[in-house]
Amino acid sequence: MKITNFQKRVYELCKKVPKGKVTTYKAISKKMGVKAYRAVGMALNKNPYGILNYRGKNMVPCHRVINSNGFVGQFAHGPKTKIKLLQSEGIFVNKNKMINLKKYLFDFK
DNA sequence: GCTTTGACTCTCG
DNA sequence: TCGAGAGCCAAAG
Repeated sequence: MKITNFQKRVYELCKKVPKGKVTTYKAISKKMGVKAYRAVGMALNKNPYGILNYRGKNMVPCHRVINSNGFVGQFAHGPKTKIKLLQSEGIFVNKNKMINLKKYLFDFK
């Protein structure tokens, strides 16, 4: 599996997000110095460390990346799966697929 | 190599 | 406050 530089950067940033916290596509792209919000999502969609490898050691916690408005957004294995994972880490997701960004957002620094 | 697509975000009415 | 439209950039076709 070939991984582009762009994807690699996205993955590295994702891995910095601690358990119980989330980040946004916006934050990631901003940190990378571009505005390719959508490209970031794409990179994660094709992510080689997908949900099936989540129990593994070196996975990218892609479920911790959500929309900037607090909505959970999409997920390769369906939003349900994403929500489930988030909740399993102690993040409350209401039925509108929204979370408390203020409380859970992890800010890269 | 040009066109389309997408796990998004911003702006405007 | 809310919906529609435009803009963004990398990957895939």
